[in-house]
Amino acid sequence: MFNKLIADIFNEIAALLSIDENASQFEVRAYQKAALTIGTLQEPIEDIYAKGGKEALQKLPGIGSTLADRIIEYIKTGKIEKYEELKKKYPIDIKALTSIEGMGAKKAITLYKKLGVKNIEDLKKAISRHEISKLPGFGEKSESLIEKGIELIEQSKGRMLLGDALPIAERIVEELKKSGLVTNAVIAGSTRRMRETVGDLDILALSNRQEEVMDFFTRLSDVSNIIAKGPTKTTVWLKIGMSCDLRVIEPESFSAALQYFTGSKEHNIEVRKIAIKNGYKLNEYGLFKGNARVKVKSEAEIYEKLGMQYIPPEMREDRGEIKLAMEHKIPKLIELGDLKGDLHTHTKESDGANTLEEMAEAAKAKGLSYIAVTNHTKSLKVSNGMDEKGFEEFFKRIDKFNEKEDSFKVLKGAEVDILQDGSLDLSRKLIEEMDVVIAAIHSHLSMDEEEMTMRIEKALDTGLVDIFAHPTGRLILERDPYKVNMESLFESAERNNVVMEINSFPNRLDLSDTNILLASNYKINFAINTDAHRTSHFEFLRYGIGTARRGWLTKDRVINTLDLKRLEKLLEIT
DNA sequence: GCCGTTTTCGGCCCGACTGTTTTCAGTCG
Repeated sequence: MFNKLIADIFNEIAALLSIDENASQFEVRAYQKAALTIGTLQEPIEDIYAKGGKEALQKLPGIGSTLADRIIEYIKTGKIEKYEELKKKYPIDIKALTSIEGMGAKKAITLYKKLGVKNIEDLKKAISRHEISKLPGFGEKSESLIEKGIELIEQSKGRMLLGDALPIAERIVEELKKSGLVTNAVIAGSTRRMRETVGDLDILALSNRQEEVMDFFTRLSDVSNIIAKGPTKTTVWLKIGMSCDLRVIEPESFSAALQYFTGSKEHNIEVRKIAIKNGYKLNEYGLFKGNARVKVKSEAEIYEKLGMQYIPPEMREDRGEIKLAMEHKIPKLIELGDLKGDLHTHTKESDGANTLEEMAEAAKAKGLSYIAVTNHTKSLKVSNGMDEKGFEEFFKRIDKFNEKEDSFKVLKGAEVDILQDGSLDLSRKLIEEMDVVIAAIHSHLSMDEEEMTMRIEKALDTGLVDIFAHPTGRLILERDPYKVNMESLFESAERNNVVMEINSFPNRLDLSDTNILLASNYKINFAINTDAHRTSHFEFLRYGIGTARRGWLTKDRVINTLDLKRLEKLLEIT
């Protein structure tokens, strides 16, 4: 898969071109836009080329004849001549240097020309000799800022899980509201769009006491230091290792600001182009016709004035949602309240932390009317997997539990391990007795694609599987997906009527948003499950819902939006 | 270097903050 490699090279070319006198800023932007396209592609770019040639590449947004040639050059030779030439001209580690907060390509090249700084190590040496502060255009403050920037990079891990970031953003918003200094505070940015990882937090506040709000904000206990502080925008570094922006907004600008700061950047660029086409100007302060502000009470009204339907934040990624909005075909996305049950949970009997009764209580408190308890099977020793006898005894306890319940039911199930050879880790007889059979891969993850695809398909072809859990096995920021041909997987699921799981665990979110979009083209249904191992994990459902919405999913494609009766009919539970 | 319900040429999103400057370039989102 060359996508990330090529995207990185294009970004580096853009950075190097931005300091090159022969290049225009628009050429720079062209490389950046192409890098973004390639970096967020769902399919390996070499496959796109193999299937459709240069023409297929040129169909990608921001990629024309020249850039298509450069991509082909990389696929064929592993090199891009233009990049090699630029590197010769400017032999510096531009990627590392510009990753320092406050350091762009121009500063990096000045440091190279004046001090011979090629990488972060050189930069550290220059700082220790206090050479930077003596350069024209730089000063004492620049030097210490760069030093701080290097420190921040070395201690930060880059992006962070939505499941870690969202609660902190919510806490900051709550504290701002409690301060009495703001009339409203909301989360914007990628956190509002429910992206699976978040690079920084964006918060908007409504207030006419700007200075006081900023003072309050910079003194919050989550804050470690201040990066920039102004009356309308302040940036701080949080103790958890990410930055957080606070913008204080005037009431008449609030809707426009929320739209603007929610992003994505790519979505906004397209929306602003449409505004211009319609004789408007859209920025963070409002929608303008000439110099006159057009009164809008909500984000929805902004989209409406531009001839579009309201676009939910989770869809704002410039993946075709703007066209849909123009045609008024935005689907009614699934919501948290649509879920009636959870079909993937664990108890103490395998590797969960709580009892059957405790899990049921917690699910009820979340407004659910059924759960399936799906403990691990015997081969998964590390998770205390259960054997046939263990399940039989446990199922008797579930029967007893259900006798006492009238408006809630626990379904009998298992998360059956798919063994290395594709066979299932429990007897056929027991599996057939179960209400909900989840199959999953937990071991031998490094098979090649063909082998892994066959292994999974063999399991699905038994006809015994209801749901395929966390279908790619990835752990976000930790482990890549195992290699599997997604198209054949979805075809096999369609053939065998197997439901694809959207696992809501914050470090799984598997299927991902892009895989959901891909899977939606097949006649398959989905289940949004928590994989809860303790009562507090039911909280994770909102991340699964967020991911499903990012995959444009509607309620009718998700089986655990069905009430118990309909679900039992669908899964043929007697 | 890309792109077209104004265009195959001439546009390309736009404003805040900072540091080092005396009016602005660089960086960021």
